[in-house]
Amino acid sequence: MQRLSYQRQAILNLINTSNHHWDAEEISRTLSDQGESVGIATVYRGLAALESAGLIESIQLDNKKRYERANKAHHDHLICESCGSIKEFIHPEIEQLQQNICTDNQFSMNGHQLLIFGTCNTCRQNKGVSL
Amino acid sequence: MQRLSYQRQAILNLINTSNHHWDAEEISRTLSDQGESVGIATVYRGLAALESAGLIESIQLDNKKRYERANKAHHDHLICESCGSIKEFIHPEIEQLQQNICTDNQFSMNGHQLLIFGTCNTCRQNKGVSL
DNA sequence: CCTGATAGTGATAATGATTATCATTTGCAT
DNA sequence: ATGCAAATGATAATCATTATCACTATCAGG
Ligand SMILES: [Mn+2]
Ligand SMILES: [Mn+2]
Ligand SMILES: [Zn+2]
Ligand SMILES: [Zn+2]
Repeated sequence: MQRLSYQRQAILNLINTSNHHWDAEEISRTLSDQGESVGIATVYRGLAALESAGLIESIQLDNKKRYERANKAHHDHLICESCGSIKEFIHPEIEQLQQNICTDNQFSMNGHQLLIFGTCNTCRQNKGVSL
Repeated sequence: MQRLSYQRQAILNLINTSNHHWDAEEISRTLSDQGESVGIATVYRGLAALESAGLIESIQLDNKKRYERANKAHHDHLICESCGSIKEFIHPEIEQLQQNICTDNQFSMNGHQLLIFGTCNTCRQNKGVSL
């Protein structure tokens, strides 16, 4: 990425001023609503460029990629299959155990992704189901 | 799934007699090579049916779903980004810590997926790079 | 200030994985 | 044998993403 164009700045601002995990289409639509419409192909290219520059991060969720701010500590995700909400958690012990697994398997880690699927507290209460 | 049709049986046999993580197209092509060709739509439907019956399991890898035998203990995956090989590991302590996270967050887990990306030993040696 | 060179844009076509449609076939139950 | 729902397979459609290509913006020299 040689230039942080107006469009890419808009994408970055949107992501950086939220705690949302955005997909490309959401970003396109939101920018459009804000009157600063950016072509969908430009959104995809911008997201890829911003990610490889380390300015944003992504998770692969189901069959679509979602982007979030990079300026927070590494974390993993709890995903509610009922409402789609995403909650973050940090667990240094698990991170360390993952390193151990890689050592044991002579595997050099580049990254990892831990997704926990289930039902969030709010959704469970709405259905009147106990833990 | 009311009937385990000839086609679904063929898919299930293929998966159950291997340790491979299959995608739909691989299954279609392999069955075709074995002379028991099954339509690609039927492969997709069969995989979904077999999975919801608990006879096979899947992981979402990048943008495609891969299926494997269900008759082995729960495990997670090390994925080599260089050669695409998938190695399995079992780590009860991590499993337990995940449960703890869910309890802490009042989240009821339905499942999880831990993918570790990196470079396997073979690929690293081929490049002459040390750990 | 011009002038290239080139990165970036946006409309749109193309791709790849998956799902939907629909006419036809299969497997049972009456 | 008849009826009927489930399953199949060819194919169209969908959805996310990438490729193409003509055009625009930016910037370094001259
Ligand atoms: Mn996050
Ligand atoms: Mn496996
Ligand atoms: Zn929820
Ligand atoms: Zn490898």
